Formats: sequence, structure tokens, C-alpha cells
Amino acid sequence: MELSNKTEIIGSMLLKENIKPSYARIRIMEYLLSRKSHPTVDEIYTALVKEIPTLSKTTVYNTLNLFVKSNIARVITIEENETRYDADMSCHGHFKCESCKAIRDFSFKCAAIDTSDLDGFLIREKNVYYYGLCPECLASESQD
Amino acid sequence: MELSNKTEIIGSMLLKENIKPSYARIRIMEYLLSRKSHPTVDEIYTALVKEIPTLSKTTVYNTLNLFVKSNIARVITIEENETRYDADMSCHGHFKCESCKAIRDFSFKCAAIDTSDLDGFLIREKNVYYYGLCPECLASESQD
DNA sequence: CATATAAACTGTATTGGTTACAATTCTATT
DNA sequence: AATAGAATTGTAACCAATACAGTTTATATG
Repeated sequence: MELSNKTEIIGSMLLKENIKPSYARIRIMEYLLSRKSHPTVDEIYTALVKEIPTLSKTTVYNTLNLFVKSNIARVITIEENETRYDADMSCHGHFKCESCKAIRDFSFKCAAIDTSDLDGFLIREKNVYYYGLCPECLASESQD
Repeated sequence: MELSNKTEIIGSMLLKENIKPSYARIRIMEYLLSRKSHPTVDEIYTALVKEIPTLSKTTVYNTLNLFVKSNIARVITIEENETRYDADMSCHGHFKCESCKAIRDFSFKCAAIDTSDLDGFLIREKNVYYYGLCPECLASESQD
């Protein structure tokens, strides 16, 4: 069956990182994986509290911090006031449309960035953020 | 003389953006340009209030927001809790050492990032953040 | 099965960076 | 000198994030 299968996959993913796969943790990771929108703590909490009435916002914070420390999620600081989270750990960039505020992924070749300036540095993580206008907002702006 | 020359250069830079070159604004921009450390609001305020006793933290916030809006400074969201500012508008990345917390610039070829995923998008700004360990911290860690 | 121990979760209080806003001071023009 | 407009100031408020202590849940052991 679909649900238990997904639960098992996420559960074993968490166990691999020595994280006890509690219900809240599984649901939070499932939510993260199912959204490419890189949700905020508030979005995650608001969505999940409908199905998990006892859920606390602190638990969402604790869980996400745990995921980040275990390298199965990462922080997206593309916005100045609010932190977003992403469970896609592959190399990709984030584009934020300054008009509609939507954030979308884009791929690029990580190795293509020449970092000879950082010879001798250990690079653990790369975050690439682009800002501008998406095609939809570009079109609607040119109509004004 | 040195100071008035610098003041004039920064003053004309501000005028070009239709920003009245007040004393506070000139000093804040001068501080930004002289530091490669990408200071926080608190650092700027603490440093300048010694010489400008009437300076208010709100003025630092207002001024930096004005600079960012006018595209003569940019926001660095390399840290989760605090915003940093950079007056170097050329294409470069920022590396943060997770051990000593130092932030340093590195250069890379902006055009080298293939963004075919973003065809049709208007890209206004690019921020590249790397995290890891600097050579000094790497050396001291391996001694443990 | 019951009990003990640790881990996970919860709710509230607190912190700290940032903004809102009204009052004050400064600047420029007549 | 007087006035208008802009810049600056200081306080209050906002809100994302964390600290913390109490509660619940899960696991292990007898």
C-alpha cells in the first residue's frame, strides 16, 4: 500500500542517520519531500497540525534542526526574514521571483564554478540563490 | 587631502543614485567599502557611534535599506539570524568558515553557471554562498 | 505485565534582529 | 529669518527562533 510504503522508506532513511522515526518526524520529512516549494516552519506546522492536532511548532523547529544537523535537509536563506527548508540535497540553485515571490529550483553543474580562490578550503555546502522575475511576471509587467 | 577626497568620491556616488550625501550616509558607505568583512548593522553602528555620538541604529537600518534599493549595496544572507551587507557589487561568492565564522570573498566566473533552466527568466542578482572550513581551522582540527 | 528510564513532544516565556512611527533636528530655498 | 521638506532619532512593537521545564510516549528490564 502507498502510505505504509512511503512511511517505511522515510523511516529507514531516518534510521540510517540514527534518528528515531517518530510519527511527527516522518510526516515532517514526508511533507518536505513532497513539496518543491521549500516550506517555512509556519507552512509545515499549519499544514500538518490539521492531521496531527497535538503537533507543536517547537517540534517542527526541533525536527528540522535535527534534519539539518544530520545532512538530510538544508536551510534555504533566500529570504531575509524567514528560513526555508529543502530535503533535496542534490546540487541545485534556487530562483526567487521578486514579483510573485515564488521560489523554484534550477540545475547547474556544481563543478563548473571555478573556485581556485578556495584552494586549501574544505567546502561542505554550496548555496546558489538567484533573484529576478519569472516569465509570467515579466509578461504581466510588460502589459502595464 | 585623503579624507575629503574619499568623501567626495562617495558623495558623488550617492548623488548619482539621487541619494543626498548626508554625513551619516557617507560614513556608513565608507565603512562598508573599507571592510571586506561584510559587517552587520550592529557592527556598523558600534563602530561609527564612537565618532558620530548622535547616530541611531534606525539610521543605519534606513541607510542600508536605501543603499540596497538603489543597488549600491547588497544583502548577504549567509547567516541565519543576522543580515550582512556588502558594497562590492561585482560578481563574487562568499565563503563562511563554520569553525571560526569568518566570511571571505571568492571570485568565480559568473557566466560559467549554466542556467538553461532559467531561460525566459530575468535574472537581477546572483548570490553564491559556500560553507566549510578554512585552511587555518582545518589545520587546527587535524591536530586534535 | 508492571515498572523504570530515556527520549520525544508540548506550551509558554524569552530573546534578539528588524521595522513602524511620531517627534525632533537638520538642510535648502526664498 | 522663515518655511517646507528631508533626514535622523528614540521608543515601542513585531515576529521568527530558541530556551526551558513539564508532560507524554516509547523502550527496556525484571
